[in-house]
Amino acid sequence: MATIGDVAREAGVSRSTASYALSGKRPISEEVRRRVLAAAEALAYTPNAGARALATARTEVLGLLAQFHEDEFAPAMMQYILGVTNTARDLGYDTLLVTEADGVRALRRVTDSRMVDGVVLMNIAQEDARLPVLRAAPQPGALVGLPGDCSGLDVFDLDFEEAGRVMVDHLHRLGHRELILVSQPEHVVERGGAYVWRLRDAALGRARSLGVTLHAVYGESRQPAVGRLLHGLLDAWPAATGLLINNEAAAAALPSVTYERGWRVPEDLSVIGRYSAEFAATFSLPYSFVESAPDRLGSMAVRQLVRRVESPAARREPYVVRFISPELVSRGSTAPPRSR
Amino acid sequence: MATIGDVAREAGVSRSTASYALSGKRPISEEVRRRVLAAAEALAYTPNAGARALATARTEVLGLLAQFHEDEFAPAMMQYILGVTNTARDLGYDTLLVTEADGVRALRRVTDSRMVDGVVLMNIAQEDARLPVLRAAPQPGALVGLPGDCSGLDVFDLDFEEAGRVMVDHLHRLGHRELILVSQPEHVVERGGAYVWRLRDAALGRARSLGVTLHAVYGESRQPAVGRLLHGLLDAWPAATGLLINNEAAAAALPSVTYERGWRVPEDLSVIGRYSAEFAATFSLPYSFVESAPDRLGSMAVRQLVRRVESPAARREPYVVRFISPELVSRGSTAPPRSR
DNA sequence: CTGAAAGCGCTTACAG
DNA sequence: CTGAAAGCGCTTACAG
Repeated sequence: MATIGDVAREAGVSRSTASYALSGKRPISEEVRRRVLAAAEALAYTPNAGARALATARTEVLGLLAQFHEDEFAPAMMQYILGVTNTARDLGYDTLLVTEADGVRALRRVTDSRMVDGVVLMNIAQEDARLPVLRAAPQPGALVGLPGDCSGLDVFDLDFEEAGRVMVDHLHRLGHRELILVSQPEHVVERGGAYVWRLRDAALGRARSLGVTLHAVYGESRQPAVGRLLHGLLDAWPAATGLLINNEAAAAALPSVTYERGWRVPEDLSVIGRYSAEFAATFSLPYSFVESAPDRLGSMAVRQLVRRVESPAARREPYVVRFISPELVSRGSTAPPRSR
Repeated sequence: MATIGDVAREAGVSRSTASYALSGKRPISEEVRRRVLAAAEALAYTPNAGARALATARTEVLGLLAQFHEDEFAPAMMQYILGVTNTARDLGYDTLLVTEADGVRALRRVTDSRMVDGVVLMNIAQEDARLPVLRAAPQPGALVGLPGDCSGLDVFDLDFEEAGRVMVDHLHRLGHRELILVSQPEHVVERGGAYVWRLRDAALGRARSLGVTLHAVYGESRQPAVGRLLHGLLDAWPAATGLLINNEAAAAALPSVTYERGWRVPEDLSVIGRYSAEFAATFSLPYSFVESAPDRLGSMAVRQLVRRVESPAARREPYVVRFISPELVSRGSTAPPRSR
């Protein structure tokens, strides 16, 4: 491959002039610039990324650390990843996708070796062992998901607490007085997925203050267990008229369940989910839902990260914790309750 | 961060000795090696990836080019990606995930700049504009998916033709004489997804030679269109007793459809799908299926790629086109036909 | 067994 | 406006 030296020779200038002509970082005579560009074009010159990284201390690569747990519902993940990779590319960055089980080791590796200019962490746990490593790293970091301690990092997440309240409020306003909330499986909470209880506790609190009975249970992440669970819940609380679902697998399973029971939505049961529009479309979920906006969250995290990477001033700004407000997208799956 | 110079000074040796002690590429006295390792440990030394890449012409990063088309069923994609990233890591490589819409540009960028030591291409089209670029690149490449022209590249794919025959054979043996095959949407074929007609044509050929009537149709990739389509097909050919599905979205939609019709599988309809076990588990699909083994394909592609990257001898070996034999995983969704 | 030096391919102060 | 030179942090022949 051609080097900057080849381009310089071809254009009859020095390597520094060739470099400046290409970068535009200092004034170059029109004639010389033309010759350099022509030479670069002719030789199909592309700078060597390693050499440039060494000289500039910038790789133009962002790290994306995602964990895939055996027992998790994977389809929802892809949207977050695409939000990150696409936005990164728009801003001129490539993305190193790291799916290693040992997140601490992985993070140390990519930051210590200076492979990346910044890091986005996904699947944030309440006590996330990667966070101290990220805080100590020379590169800035952004989180998609809310940990217990946000200090020293930019954090982006859906406002799950508000989401819980919005769901309860909406059904309360329609006249419902007994609801069921199906959350993610308990092991997600044990692993530190705080968003589960953030929504749950907020929903419970709001229900209590409104005088609504809310049965909050943990779900399953896989079929057919989650289908059986839903049947069991609807059997157990026959007076419940509304179902809130903070669990993708449960949402995907619900259509069969209501069908099997011969129930119609919303006539026999009002339903509100929490997932992305993309997910809803893929599975054709006919429920009103709180948009979880995975692509937007990934995109926001990258934008802030790149700001800090590129501007020393931005680097020194206070860290932010930004919540996306839950948007309730109506699909007509809620109505006033009917006594059964 | 500490450099090799810091380590050398701390250990009281030259930089070259420090480097050799760390790499083990030449004999080092026990005493010196100990001092160097201790110094590296004390300073938390990690080599700078850019500097190493510049010196060795190796980045220890693989490129993974994947395309996400608006109208595609995304959930199946994640498994291929994980097959690649996990195997790459096992072999000591990180993965640059490139999802850019302009695959040609993206490929040129990562290869010309020497960001990667090799490239895995996914979503291969019959006439794939990226292939000439990849063949001309200095790095080796591997494909997951079969293009029209395999020259100069290692290719890995499911044997879709054999899959088509296996499906037809199986139901023929059980006594079925009229079948429906639902493929991916037509636009997937138009975009160059040869696997669609590879399975289809092979199934049609086998059916013809067995005297089986096979209605082969293109499907939809989204709900609810795909559900409506399935109903339409079952209405149109009431004498068909078996359904073959080469379309993830259709497979995911089928349970509701049979339920809505009050049909039982396999009593009223025999079904065979083509997807991954992971996909089957996520959606709890109760059908026998031909395993598409995305993680295995991704893994095979990476292994071959890394062989070529690491060994000049392997680099010169003839290129391979490797097909995974379709494995029919029984889930009890087929039985002799019953006249309806 | 160890060290001094060259070189990988860039960028960017320093001079003019 | 342009060039010669230093330097980024490694690895690896070349000498001894």
